[in-house]
Amino acid sequence: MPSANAVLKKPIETPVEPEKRIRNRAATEQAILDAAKRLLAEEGFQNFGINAVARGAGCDKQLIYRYYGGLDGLVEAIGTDLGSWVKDRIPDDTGGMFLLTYGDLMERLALLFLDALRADPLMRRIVAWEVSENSEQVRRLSEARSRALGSWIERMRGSLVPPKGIDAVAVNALIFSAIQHLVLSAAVGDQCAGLALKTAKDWEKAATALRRIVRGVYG
Amino acid sequence: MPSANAVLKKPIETPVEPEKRIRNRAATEQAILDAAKRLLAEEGFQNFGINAVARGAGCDKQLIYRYYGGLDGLVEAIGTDLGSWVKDRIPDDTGGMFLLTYGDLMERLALLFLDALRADPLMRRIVAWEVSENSEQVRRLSEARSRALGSWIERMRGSLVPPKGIDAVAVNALIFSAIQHLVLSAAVGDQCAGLALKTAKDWEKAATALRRIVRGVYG
DNA sequence: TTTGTTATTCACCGGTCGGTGACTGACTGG
DNA sequence: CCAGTCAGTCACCGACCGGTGAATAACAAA
Repeated sequence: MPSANAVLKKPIETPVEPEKRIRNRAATEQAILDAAKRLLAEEGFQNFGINAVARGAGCDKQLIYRYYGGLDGLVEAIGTDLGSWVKDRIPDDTGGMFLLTYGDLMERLALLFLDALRADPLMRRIVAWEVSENSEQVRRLSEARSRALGSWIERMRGSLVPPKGIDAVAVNALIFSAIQHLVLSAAVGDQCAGLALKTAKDWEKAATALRRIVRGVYG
Repeated sequence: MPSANAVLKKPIETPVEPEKRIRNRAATEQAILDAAKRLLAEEGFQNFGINAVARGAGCDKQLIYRYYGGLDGLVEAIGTDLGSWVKDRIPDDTGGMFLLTYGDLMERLALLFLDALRADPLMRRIVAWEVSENSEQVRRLSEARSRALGSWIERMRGSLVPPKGIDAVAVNALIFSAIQHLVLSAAVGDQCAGLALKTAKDWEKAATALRRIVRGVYG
């Protein structure tokens, strides 16, 4: 029976607006962009393609070619949107604290980043995509993300400087790597390297460990 | 022109043995397994499928169904093989050092793991796969990997115990997460969060930062 | 109304996918 | 010599993919 073929990933593919689609280019463009982001966030990049996006947006795929020049252009548009991610999701101020030392700063940045990534499925998918493929598409996205993140850190950093004798770039790369992989791992399987990551209590443990690591390096 | 369709990922798909395939089940099974691992390591899980493996093994896909019960069974076989990964790739002894403290141990483990992962493309792909999908296939693989890794750590640990008051499970999860994401990131784009990871010198920096982090927590 | 513009849809193409059933051809035991 | 077993091949199926060219439907200006 060839029906076994169909694992049939058919959650019925609800279009965003099943009602009448009236002639409105701007709205359609937005619907496409939204559908793309939604699909990417919910399904991941595995089944991300022209057909899927068109289906999700409830319009013909031809419009994606016309309005965005294909999937690449669409991804680029997502990347552009992404520029506003940081300022939407992560607070810009110090939360009323006084960040006196570089260690204070990094602790706060790390915890903010952890929470922000936990709360944003799209961002997680993009991070996962980044370490899984090397296409032009994902490279663009990756760049946009890293730029946004970098500028956020720069803004928060103010005039604080890392302690002498510490390669802050390398250390911070490791710290942010840790956060990203931890969150990705948790999003897929509710655990990471034997550490359960389900309940709020679990996450508190992770946050404590993260603090400890940051403080261990920066004091 | 529909030829634009074909981005034509055609490195000519060299079969392992282009010469005569003589009747030899064991050899064919091995060829399939090897092709699968090779494909996974070199191409990633994106284009990993029955057809690709059969092509790579130079045999008909029907044999994969016959011998392994389909892709799932094949992946499971890879997972079984994986059990021997650790003892093949990572030394079991202390390298002549005396590991006096838990910090000594973790520093050595971290650096060993970093190098091992850097040297093993298949393992990297699997790690990337783990954080990108949640299918049954990858779950099996993930389990096999984590079990192998856990037992290795247990074996190396000996009688050393982490310092009191430190949640070693959480801290170690973060440390290993950091390593994994760093290596994955480097494998894709030769850098991670602004840290270049190309030359041996770059990696030495990363290793130093890693040491610093471990020592910062465990002393 | 007519004419043109623009948004949107439709039909179709070549390919690849996972999967299946029937086939070929070599070796083996009786 | 023949029947059975078993490795391996082949042709085909339906589904979906990315992509394109032409048709259609709604609107605006004349």
